[in-house]
Amino acid sequence: MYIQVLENLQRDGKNVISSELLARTCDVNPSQIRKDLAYFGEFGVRGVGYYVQDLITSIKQALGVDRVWKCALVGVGNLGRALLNHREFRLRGFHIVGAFDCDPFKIGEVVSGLEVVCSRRLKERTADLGIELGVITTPPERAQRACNYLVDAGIKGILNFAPARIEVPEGVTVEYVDFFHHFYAVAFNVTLGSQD
Amino acid sequence: MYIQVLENLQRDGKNVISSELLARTCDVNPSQIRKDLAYFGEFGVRGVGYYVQDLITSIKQALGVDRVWKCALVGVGNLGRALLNHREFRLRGFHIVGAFDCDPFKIGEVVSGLEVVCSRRLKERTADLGIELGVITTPPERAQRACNYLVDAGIKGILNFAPARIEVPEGVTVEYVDFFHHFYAVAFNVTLGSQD
DNA sequence: TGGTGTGAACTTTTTCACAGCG
DNA sequence: CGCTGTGAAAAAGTTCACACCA
Repeated sequence: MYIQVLENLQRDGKNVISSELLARTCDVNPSQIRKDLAYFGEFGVRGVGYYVQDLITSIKQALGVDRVWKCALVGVGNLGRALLNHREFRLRGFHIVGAFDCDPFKIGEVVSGLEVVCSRRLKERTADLGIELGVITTPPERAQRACNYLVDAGIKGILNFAPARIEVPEGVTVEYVDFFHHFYAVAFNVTLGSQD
Repeated sequence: MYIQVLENLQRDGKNVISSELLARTCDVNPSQIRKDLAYFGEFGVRGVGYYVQDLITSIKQALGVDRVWKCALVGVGNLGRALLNHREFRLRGFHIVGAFDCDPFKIGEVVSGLEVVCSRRLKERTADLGIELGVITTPPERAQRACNYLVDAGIKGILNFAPARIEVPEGVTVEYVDFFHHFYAVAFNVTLGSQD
């Protein structure tokens, strides 16, 4: 969230920002911001605030997103295609360098400049392509299998867009992405709000 | 998350589930599950567990997602089009019934069976279409304007896919959707993991 | 002077442990 | 008997208040 807000501030020509102002736009308490940022280092200047450009750099460095991460996408369905065509990925440093699917009708097809390869061949292609992260966009019932291919290939970070939980060995991190959670949350809040 | 897991259990033919087992798949503590569910009512049966179908129904009712929610989408760019074509929305009870944009070249175009209408006309179309939720898919610099149109139309729930914070009056809820947050999180965890 | 960094106080969330009930 | 629902205890997260420093 901070990266997002700071990049927008930068676009607006702001060079310095205080925790007070940052707090206002992020809708949190100023102390929260100071604690969060101080966790990774002393990024601010007393009596002045935070230099926007420096802070962006510092946060990205702290998170490890100050470089390119190469990703493999497994599951070339509707969602998979949408992600493959989403140019924002490159901008944010996440390069999708391989597309995999187990459907023989899709293998060989070229999507967004990438040839779809059989999922079983993920392991042999991982080192070549320099893949570090996996993106699962299969239907829910095939998510675990996709996950297994990724784990087997030695990949340590997985983004699961499939609406199913997956099991991974220790040392592998999974992030679940499902924007319907947000739809449920809004629906719930609106329902609550209209009651009183 | 519970709805997601329970629907998958149902597909697999499971009729009853204990907090213990549910906890295992959700990767949380069993007490957590019991507390969460008990918050909305007594859904379980002592000595037995939770009936899967009943629990799905109960949770959906508690969240207010046991009905159709009609949505307006503002910003027919790449992401907007992808969402308009995403059939999963109907399945989950979120019907996009109006598409709006301020670009004169897009107005009148038909996307996924919906005619793109000028954003300024949002208010006059809201009642007709029965719109209750707004989905913002504009570029970040136009998110606030889109938001203002929605608020002005009396909409109380907004999903903001634009990478920018927006201001709303009290009584209006906003959920921010940005899956790059998840990419950052995975990158961070993988970076951490490779250090020790 | 003004805004950060931070220990201490406070609040919220999570887990434990077991009573209660089908 | 077995698993839920729930107070009490423990842990985690947030806010306050002010020392400290450009």
